[in-house]
Amino acid sequence: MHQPKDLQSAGLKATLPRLKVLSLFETSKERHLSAEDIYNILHSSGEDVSLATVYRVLTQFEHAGLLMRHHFESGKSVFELNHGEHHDHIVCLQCDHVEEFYDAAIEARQKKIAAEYGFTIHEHSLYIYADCTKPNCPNKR
Amino acid sequence: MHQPKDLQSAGLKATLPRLKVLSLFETSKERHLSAEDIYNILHSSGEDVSLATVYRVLTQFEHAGLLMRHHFESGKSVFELNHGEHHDHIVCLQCDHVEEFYDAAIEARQKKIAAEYGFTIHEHSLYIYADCTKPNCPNKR
DNA sequence: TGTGCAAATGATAACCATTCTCATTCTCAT
DNA sequence: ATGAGAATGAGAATGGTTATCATTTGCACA
Ligand SMILES: [Mn+2]
Ligand SMILES: [Mn+2]
Ligand SMILES: [Zn+2]
Ligand SMILES: [Zn+2]
Repeated sequence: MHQPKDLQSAGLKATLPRLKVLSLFETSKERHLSAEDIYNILHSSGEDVSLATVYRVLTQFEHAGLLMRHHFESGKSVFELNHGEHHDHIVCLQCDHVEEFYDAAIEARQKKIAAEYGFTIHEHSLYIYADCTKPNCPNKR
Repeated sequence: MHQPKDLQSAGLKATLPRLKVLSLFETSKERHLSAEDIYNILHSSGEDVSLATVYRVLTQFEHAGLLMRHHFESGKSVFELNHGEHHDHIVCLQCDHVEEFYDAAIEARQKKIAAEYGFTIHEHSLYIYADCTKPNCPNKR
């Protein structure tokens, strides 16, 4: 699964909880996970990690650049592996299905707008909230 | 200041707390206010409204279409008068200064992207987090 | 390969924004 | 003016997250 190297090169000791959380992100079919998601998934497979540690590890991984944090409207932070390429999200309001996209035109316009207003961009968040068309989505129609 | 008509046409009784909150939005120089902001401003001018009522009224105004709610990274909801025209925001990470913008190209791209992925857009949120160049901003340079 | 100590963890209390509860007060149609 | 129902205030409760601190663990070094 993991090389302790992954963590040590990030300046983090290779502890069991950290290995488990990182492994979960690498094997889960859902890219975007909340602290509670992770806590529940680990516990349901007998891998007990305290909720406090899950929160701590997520924040550490975020600072180390291993994970990215997102603030969807759900109110809870959602994390995903940082693969180094920025992207934005379309979130289904009915089933929480998330699609990722990158649009060079939107990125360029943002840079231009910030410059016009005299701002230096740190980051941005663009979330499109919508209804998806997945067959199993509760958008009953 | 206000006509009770404003509220009644929105299906809301013209109560004192509601009149005060609406008046505050119309007279404040800062368009974007949190529940705590409103609570503090009202109290510092001797207009006591309970915090629970501030929260209730803000949510009612949002549902009535009088206010719009935003989720900045601060973690707390921020509200502004709904003037009917959608816009997005640039938020200074140092001084919380907010600029509003509307970009037709960005809006058009979002519609197109959502359609490509088979989503029907409900709404979207675009926040650019940046450093501003206000003279009083703690961007010491 | 064992030891020591700093760092990490677990359990739980605390925190903060927000919502709920319910007894009291207010609004407004009559 | 009155009364029924809606709104308010005070504070308890909630949900997500962080802080505290005693105990356990990783790992550099002997
Ligand atoms: Mn993503
Ligand atoms: Mn605005
Ligand atoms: Zn869906
Ligand atoms: Zn600033």
